[in-house]
Amino acid sequence: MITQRRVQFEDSYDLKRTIESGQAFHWFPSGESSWETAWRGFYVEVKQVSSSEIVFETNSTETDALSQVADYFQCHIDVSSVLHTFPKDSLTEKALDRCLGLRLLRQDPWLCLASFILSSTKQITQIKEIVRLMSFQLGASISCPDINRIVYTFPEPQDIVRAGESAVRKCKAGFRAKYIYRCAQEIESGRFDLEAVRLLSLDEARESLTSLPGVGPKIADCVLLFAYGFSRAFPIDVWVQRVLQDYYLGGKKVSHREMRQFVDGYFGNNAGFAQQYLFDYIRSLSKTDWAALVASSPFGK
DNA sequence: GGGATGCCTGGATG
DNA sequence: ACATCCAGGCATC
Repeated sequence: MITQRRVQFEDSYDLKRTIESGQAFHWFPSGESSWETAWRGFYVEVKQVSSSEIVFETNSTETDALSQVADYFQCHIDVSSVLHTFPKDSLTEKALDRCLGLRLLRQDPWLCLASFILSSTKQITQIKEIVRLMSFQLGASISCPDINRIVYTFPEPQDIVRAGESAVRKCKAGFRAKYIYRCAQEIESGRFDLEAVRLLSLDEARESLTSLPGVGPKIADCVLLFAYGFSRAFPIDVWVQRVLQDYYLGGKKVSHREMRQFVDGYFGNNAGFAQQYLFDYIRSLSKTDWAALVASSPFGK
């Protein structure tokens, strides 16, 4: 049996931008503007109905399944009140304008952690491919005969421990396989508790996550932001680093520490949300537009 | 403690 | 065709 829920928003909700722009890698196109996945052991499909309306459906018989999905999509968030806290520089404002409807998801820690370990020096399409292969080969199948669909859950830590590092490597994970496998061991054995991270402060949580093999500051902040909901977490990848250095900090080479300091002082309580807009926007720019943007920076040297 | 280098691999660039 | 570079990092020295 399939149940569904339709949600309408005050502001726009751009599913494509939200699902496909690099925060989640386990959604698969199932139609013109719809995606499907296996999530928490059940089938979920989500569709864009209008710019401010989405519908999701599931085969789960749990009474709160749809509420869980709504939480995953962070349907309760009042975006305009978040945007209000952003700094008012012209770059941030342009990013907001161009990436209208982009939202943050609230993902499950393990899949999020594994995805970002896999993301290391990989492009989004490649990350998705590894996640797809791992799900197909090492995960469980969820069939949904009512609508003739089948999807695969991302393997749990115990599945990966059982399958071994080489099985992960066969999914094109490369050197990341070792990290995935070791993290799976830590979690499966109980030596590392992903749920306990929820109780920590941002700094404690960051320190805790970076103790895992293959997890440095960038990956930790992705997980802190996209899974645990630390709104001040601010992943600094090569793109965001370019923005900080070339646009906000006068074009000179700056240390990671200096960038952190600037971010903490400048972007405020929803820094992570702002980061997502900046990331999405600058990634879409051509070299020419990027150069023009940097040249137009009002920030001094 | 900042700065290079290797790590897997596929796709882009020359 | 073929070499080389680079991609949404981390660990190591």
